[in-house]
Amino acid sequence: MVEATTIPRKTRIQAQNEELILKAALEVFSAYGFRGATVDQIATRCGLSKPNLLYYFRRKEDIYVAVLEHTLHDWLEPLRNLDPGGEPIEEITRYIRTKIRLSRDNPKASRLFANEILHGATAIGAYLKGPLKALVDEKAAIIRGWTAEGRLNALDPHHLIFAIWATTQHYADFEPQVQAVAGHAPDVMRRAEETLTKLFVEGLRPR
Amino acid sequence: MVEATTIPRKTRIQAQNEELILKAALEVFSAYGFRGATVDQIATRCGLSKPNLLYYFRRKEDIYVAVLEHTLHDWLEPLRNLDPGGEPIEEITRYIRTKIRLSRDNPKASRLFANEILHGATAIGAYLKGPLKALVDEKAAIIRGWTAEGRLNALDPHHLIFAIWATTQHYADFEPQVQAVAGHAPDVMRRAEETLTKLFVEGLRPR
DNA sequence: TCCGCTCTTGACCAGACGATCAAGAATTAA
DNA sequence: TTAATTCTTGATCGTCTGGTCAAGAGCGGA
Repeated sequence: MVEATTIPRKTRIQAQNEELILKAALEVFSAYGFRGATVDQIATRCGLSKPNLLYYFRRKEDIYVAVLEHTLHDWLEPLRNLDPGGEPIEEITRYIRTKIRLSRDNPKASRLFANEILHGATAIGAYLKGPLKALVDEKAAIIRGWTAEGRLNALDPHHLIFAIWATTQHYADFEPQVQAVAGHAPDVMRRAEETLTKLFVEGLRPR
Repeated sequence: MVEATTIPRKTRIQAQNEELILKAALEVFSAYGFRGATVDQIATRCGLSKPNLLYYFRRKEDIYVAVLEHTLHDWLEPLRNLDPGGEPIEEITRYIRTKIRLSRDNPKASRLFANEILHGATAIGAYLKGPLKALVDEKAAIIRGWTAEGRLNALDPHHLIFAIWATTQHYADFEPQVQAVAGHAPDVMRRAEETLTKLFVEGLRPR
């Protein structure tokens, strides 16, 4: 008789601690980068001992990859929601607004990715070339269609998407610089949203 | 008679080695970040022994600060050149073109700064709040003036500058992502320049 | 209650890394 | 040539850090 392969059913404690770890890991990795973060820091932050943490994730890199994967999906949700059936300017405006609010509300995730890509994207390179490229190509085709219908000013859709990513995530990734130059007035993010939507709307509206 | 304070006159060897070190340090720090880089790596890359390198810069942090300061000035040159007497759209177009070419030709400097700011800008925080803020405020005032004269669409000048920084440096800082999504076709940077200038020109042209 | 499994931890290890030092080699100025 | 100064390096130190291990504590099902 053949042994049934053991199903790795998750304990309550297991699920709970893994969640704690991923949360702490996001904080630490986003602040110090992969190399700059230490396992001890993460363990301390979630109230576990270092060996205990390494009981759940065997290697530091495993934690890193897990937290990356854990946040990647959410991060692309707004782009996924770009609706081919919607009004072009309105769709893109909504995308920009959603992205900049995501940057404001979850800057740590933004910084985690920024750091990962800045240092070569070794851990998520395959994801970028696979699912991400597929998604972007799909949405770029939609934008290209809108342009062909004369509903948008003709801009290369890939570079348009890059521009939206760059401008919105800038406020999370370069926060110290933004703050140093613009002050930490409470309306900085409101002004940013306003300026960016205006820039892109005017830049995209067909003449 | 009063001793003349010893003037730290620089030897030929000294100047030569310091240049070697700064060049190697830019490579290594931009690729791995401050924490990720090792003194040994830098020493090896410029053909010096580790103790010899530490003869010129006592601490790792001294090298880091030196290479940051060494490149900071050049990096802001394009903004400094924004001419209040010029034609607004033309001036800003030229600024964008210069910046994107700088990103293309010196991506390592871009990544060095990105990494520094991403991790809190502890080494150049004072510079950001001082000279950088002063320069940006000065140029923002110029742009505001152009807007008041009706020569530009009304956009918050600080956020406009942020948008230009973000979009242009994106191509250096997020190169692996750009390459994964857009391919490494030789015309990527040409298309980027074209798309960005068009976006900003249309976004800024008064209606 | 008992037993097997999961969970937790103090102690420890090996390697990496920043930094020091003493001593010798090279260079420079006279 | 000589002497002072600058430059170079092998050896070494102390610390930090990722990861291991063995042993014990806690938990849940029968």
